[in-house]
Amino acid sequence: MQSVSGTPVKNNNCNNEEALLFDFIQTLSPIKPVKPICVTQMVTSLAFDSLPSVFTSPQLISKHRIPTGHSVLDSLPQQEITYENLRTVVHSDESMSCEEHQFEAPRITESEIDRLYGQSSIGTAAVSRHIILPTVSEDHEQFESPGVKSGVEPKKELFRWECRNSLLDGNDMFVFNSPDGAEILMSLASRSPDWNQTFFNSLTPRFLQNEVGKGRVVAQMNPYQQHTLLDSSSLIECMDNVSTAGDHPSVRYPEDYVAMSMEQDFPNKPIPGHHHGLRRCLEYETAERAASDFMQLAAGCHLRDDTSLRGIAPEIGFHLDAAAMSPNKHKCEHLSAETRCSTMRISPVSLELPEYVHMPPHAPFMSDVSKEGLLLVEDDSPAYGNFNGEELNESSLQRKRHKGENSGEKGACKRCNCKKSKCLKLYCECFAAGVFCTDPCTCQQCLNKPIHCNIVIETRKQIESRNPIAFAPKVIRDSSSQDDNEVESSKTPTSARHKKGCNCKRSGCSKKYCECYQSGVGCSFNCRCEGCKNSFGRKDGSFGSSDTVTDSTSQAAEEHNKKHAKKGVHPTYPRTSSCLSPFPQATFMSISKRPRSSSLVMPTTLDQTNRLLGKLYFPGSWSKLENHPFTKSAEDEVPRILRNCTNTPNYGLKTSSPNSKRVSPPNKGKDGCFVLTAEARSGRRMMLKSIPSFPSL
DNA sequence: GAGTTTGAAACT
DNA sequence: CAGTTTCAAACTC
Repeated sequence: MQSVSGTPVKNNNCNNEEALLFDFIQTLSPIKPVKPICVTQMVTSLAFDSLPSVFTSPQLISKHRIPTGHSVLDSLPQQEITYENLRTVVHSDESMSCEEHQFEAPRITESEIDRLYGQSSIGTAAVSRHIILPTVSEDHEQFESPGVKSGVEPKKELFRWECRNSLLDGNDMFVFNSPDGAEILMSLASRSPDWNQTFFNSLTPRFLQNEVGKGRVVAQMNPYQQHTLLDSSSLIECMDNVSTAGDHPSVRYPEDYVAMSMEQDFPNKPIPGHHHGLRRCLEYETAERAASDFMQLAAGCHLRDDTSLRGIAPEIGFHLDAAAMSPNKHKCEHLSAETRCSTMRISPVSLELPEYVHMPPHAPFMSDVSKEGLLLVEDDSPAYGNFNGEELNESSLQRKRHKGENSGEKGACKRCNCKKSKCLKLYCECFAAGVFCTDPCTCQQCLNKPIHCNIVIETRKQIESRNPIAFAPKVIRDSSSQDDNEVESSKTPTSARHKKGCNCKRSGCSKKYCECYQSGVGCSFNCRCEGCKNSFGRKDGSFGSSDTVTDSTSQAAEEHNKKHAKKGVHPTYPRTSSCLSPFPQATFMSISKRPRSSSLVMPTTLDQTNRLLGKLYFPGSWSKLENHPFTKSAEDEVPRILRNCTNTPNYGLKTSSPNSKRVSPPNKGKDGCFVLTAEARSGRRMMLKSIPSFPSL
């Protein structure tokens, strides 16, 4: 086995490592172990990637380069962590022995940690890092690290190693394999007041109060997916639901780490429909979608020091590579065999990005990316004139012409065209939908990008302070119109209506000026429209409510689809006449101060959501919608961030009301209402209101 | 593609 | 909370 530099790596310092690691733990954790604890790859698991390269990837430090006892800070800056280095290691034989992954576990002193924090740039914007902390086991006397006789399969260890080296995925995620990991991080946090307050203000209380001791903590945060904490049982359950939901290709990157975590912690727990360790994030519906994610991830990378890029770039590259190479973009299972060993592999040649995907040549991180052969950079690319504020050009205009082709896709960029709002107002469709603007957008002076995520966060907070439901789905389903039996029989379509109602004066609610019509729902008593002629249902009930079947609405839907078909827009409304209501809208809506939660276990279709919710939160009701002919459309109407919100099983769903008064426990009430909750960053409960029957908003 | 219309969002 | 302004999408030509 060769080390990164080709020098043989030996494993002969386990005891020393153990002592060092234990010392390290003692310096960090305020909780002293009752008995000496064994730490699984303690130091090597600390992947504080955004910190100076000291923490970037200690695994890459081979012993011959870092003499025992040598300062990490002194050594790592000279240790260039490049893609090639990573690949050298990762592309070793999959069946390599544990010893082959034995690396130096340099001692990290407390002063060095403090120094690191002092140097850290994470005080700006949102925290963006991915840390996997190790298991701290009191049950074993030996490390479970590679090279130690622990009975752990090499493959598993390799996977662990890979996980730790997948430093960033652009979602700010912390994965702790044990409560001790959370404790460690908390200890670190307590020692570093400079640590990003945005992050710890939200996570710290949860770590301390709710999650530590449960066994597993997963946290994630970014402007739109702020954080999620799940315990292991929830992870398993969610994964089961998601994985068995059928052929849903667009499992996105956040789930990747769920899958990895599953692999790590529950090696005997099969993930239905997937190979062990399959990185489900590799599955994208389209290259465009993957590219969109890539853009966001890459932009997020800009927040970090360029050290982190070395971790993220290969990861992203692999994602895109996978998407591009897959003969069947809906199924990338053929990748699974390689995945465990090839996380870092990229293939620039096969990288097939949509034409509009060009990285901004001025982006600081691009130089690194290009050095790694990851991305295709065109310095004079006219297609990226919009990245930094920027002017419309022919390319953007071309994109504008294609606006709508995928804008209706769930979670997809809406391809806005904002000129003055900086995409930080609800005028902006992207912002309102809870997605970052990406290259297809033709907006100007856009700030709705990951690189401005701190601004995005603050703006969203401001808007939500004015209107707690500002980012809630515009269309809500009338859950009161059905009970479990009705849903079960699927004979009664779900009714839906606009949450606020329209205020149309001239359009007669028959054009897309009308939000009700645009959403494919009839006007309701909430509407203040004049001369309503909404073909999906008039305010006066001419067509009845949208929970009755009429030919008129079906016809309207057909007409609507025809219109959009001409524009290359995916049909939004149902073609079937079996149901009048186009959208079985989400039964839930967010009124939380912080409604965004993670998509760690993100069902990307309503089908998945239904299964998940039906099982976890809405027993007997939601899941029965999964076969609804309009579920896909409905799903599209649910903002991504709110769909994500449905993925926070253990804590994310609580009873709330718009006026922030707790109204009921997190379950289904007698009136059939479901209530969701979110928790404020400050820890106080924020209210989410169930939707009993078109509540007055 | 430019200009107009429209109504939501934002502002006062 | 009502009136006004701003804004961007939808629409028309």
